[in-house]
Amino acid sequence: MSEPATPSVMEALVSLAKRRGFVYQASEIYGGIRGFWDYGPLGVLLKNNIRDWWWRCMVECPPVGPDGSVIDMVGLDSSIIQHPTTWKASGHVDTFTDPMVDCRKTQSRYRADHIWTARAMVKRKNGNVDDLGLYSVMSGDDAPEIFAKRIDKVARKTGGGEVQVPVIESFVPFTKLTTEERAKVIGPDSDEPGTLTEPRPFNLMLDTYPGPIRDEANKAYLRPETAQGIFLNFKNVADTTRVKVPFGVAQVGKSFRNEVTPRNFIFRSREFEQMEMEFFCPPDDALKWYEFWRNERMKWWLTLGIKPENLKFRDHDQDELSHYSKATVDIEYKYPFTAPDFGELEGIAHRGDFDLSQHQQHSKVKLDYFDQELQLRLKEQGVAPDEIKKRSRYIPNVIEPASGLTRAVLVMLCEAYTVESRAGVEKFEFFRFPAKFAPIKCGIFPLVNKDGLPEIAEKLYMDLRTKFTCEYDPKQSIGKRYARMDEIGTPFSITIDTQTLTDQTVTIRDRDTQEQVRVSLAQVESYLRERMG
RNA sequence: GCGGCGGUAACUCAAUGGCAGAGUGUCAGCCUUCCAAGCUGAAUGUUGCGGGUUCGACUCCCGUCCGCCGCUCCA
Repeated sequence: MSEPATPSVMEALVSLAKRRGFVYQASEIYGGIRGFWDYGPLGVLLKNNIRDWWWRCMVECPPVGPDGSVIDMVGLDSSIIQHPTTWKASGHVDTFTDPMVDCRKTQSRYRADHIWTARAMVKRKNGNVDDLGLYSVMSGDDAPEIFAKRIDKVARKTGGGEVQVPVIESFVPFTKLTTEERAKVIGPDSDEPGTLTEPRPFNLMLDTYPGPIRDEANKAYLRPETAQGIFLNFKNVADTTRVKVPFGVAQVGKSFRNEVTPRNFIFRSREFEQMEMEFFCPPDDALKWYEFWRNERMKWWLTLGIKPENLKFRDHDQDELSHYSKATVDIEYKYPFTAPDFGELEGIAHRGDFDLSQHQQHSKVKLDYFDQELQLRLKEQGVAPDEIKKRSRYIPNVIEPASGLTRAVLVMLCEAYTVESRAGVEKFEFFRFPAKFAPIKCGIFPLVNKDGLPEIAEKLYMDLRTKFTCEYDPKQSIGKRYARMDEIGTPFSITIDTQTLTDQTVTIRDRDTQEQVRVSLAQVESYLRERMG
C-alpha cells in the first residue's frame, strides 16, 4: 500500500534526506545561507550516479542520429570564470541586470524601465487645465490608450473633463526621473503617490574580482550557465579533435545565479549543477536536430525510471523565448510542490547562430565553419561555384539540451520517496531508487553476530566492495538492518545464515518486494550485475 | 526585495514567565536463526543568533538570520 508524493510530503522528504545524509543546508552551524545546499555522503553518490549516466549517454555512447550514423560528441570542462566580455557578448550582462521596483501598496514588482510615467492633465469644462499628478503605466504601444482610460476614471471622480492624452514619445521611464519625482509617482496598480520603491539593480550574475585590485575594470562573473564555456571553445574543439559539423560538446559543472527567491529545497538554488550539451549543426538542418534532441532527451529521462505521467513537454510561446532562442521546449516534471502543475527540469533550445555570432563579433575572431562535405555535395549537384563558396562556409546553428543535475537529484528523490505501512510500522518511509542510481547497491549481513557467520560475510564484502558500493553491518537485529537499507534506497541485501555454512548459498533480499532468493556465493556478483541495469 | 506564518536534541514534536522533556534515530553491552523484536545502559541542547523587559525568558518585545506560503525570477 503505497501513496504518491503530494505537497504535504515535501517536508517529510527533506527531513529524511537530511537524517540519512543526502542533502544538508549549507553552513548550517552558522544559521544557514540562503540558496546553497551541501550534498552529504549519500547525496553525492546519487548525484554522481546520475551525472555519470548522463555522461555515458551523451559523450561516451551518444545516440544514433536520424540518418543512422553515430553522432560526433566530445566532452569539455571549462572554467567557471571566463573573460567578462563573454557575458557582454552572450547578453547576460544586459538582460540579467534589471533595475527592479516594488510597490509598497500592491506588493507588485516591476522592471523599473518598464514603468512609463506622464503627467495627468485634464481640461475641465470651465477651460482650466488641472494637473492630477504623475501617473504611470506599463511600457508598450498601448501605453497612451491605457493611460487615457485610467486618467479618464480619475477625472470623472474629480469633476470630469477631457484627458489630454500624451503621445507615446512623451512618456518618461521611471529610471529617468529624479529621486524627488519618483517619490510622487502613482504606481501602475496603485491609487496613491509615493508607493513605489527606488529602483534596485538586480543582477542575476554573481561577481568577483580576480587579482589584487578590486575595481570595476577587474570585475568578473561566476558563470550563470555552462554553455558559454563551450561556445568559447568551439574553435579549439573544431581545430583539434577532428570532429566535423554536425557535432556536440557536452559539459557538466557548477553554475551560479543570484536568484531573487531561492525556494523549494534544491529546486532553485544560487549554486547549482548543470548538464549541458551544445550541438553544432548546419543552419539548414537545425530544425531537424531540434526535433531529434527534443525526443532523445525525453527518452533519457525515462531511463531514470521516472513515471511517464510525471513528465511532459512544454513548448515556449514566442513571447517567452529567451533573447537568444528561436525555439525552446521544456521538459517538465510534476514536483510535489508544483503538483498538479509541472515545473521545469530541462530546456531544449534552438539558439540559432546567436552565440557564435556574438562571440565572433566581440572577440573579432572568426568562428565560422568550412563544410568540406557540403562543398563536395553541392559540386556534385552542379551548383554554381559562387553559390557553393557562399553556402559551404557558415556559422553553425546550435541546439542546446540544458538540464539541471541538481534538479535531477531532486526528481530522483521525489520519484523514489515512498511511504508504506508495514508490520510494526504504520508509516515506513524510504527511497525506491532504481538499482542503477542507488547510492549503495548492496548491504551484506551475517544473520547473527556469531557462529562464524561474520567471517563469511566479511569475506564476501571484501570481494563485492571492489565491484559495487556495498556496506557490511553485523550489528543489531536483522530487521533493523534491512529497514535501514530500505530507507536509503539500497536495492539488495545479502544475508549469510547457517545454511551458508553447509551449502555455500546466501539469501538476497529485494528492497521493493521484501522477498528473498537463495543464490550460491559464487553467483552473487553475476546475480547483482544482471539486476543493476 | 515585499507580505503572511514559523524556528526547542540528528528527525518528529512537548514544556501557565519558575528544574528543558518524550518518541524515533545513533552508540555500547547482553540476547537473538530473517524484517525498525526484547532487556540494560550511554551520548547529544548557549531553545537559530543578538539585544531588551523581568527577581527570573523556550515563553513577552525589538532586530537579524534561516525555513515555508504568496508575489517576482528561473536550469
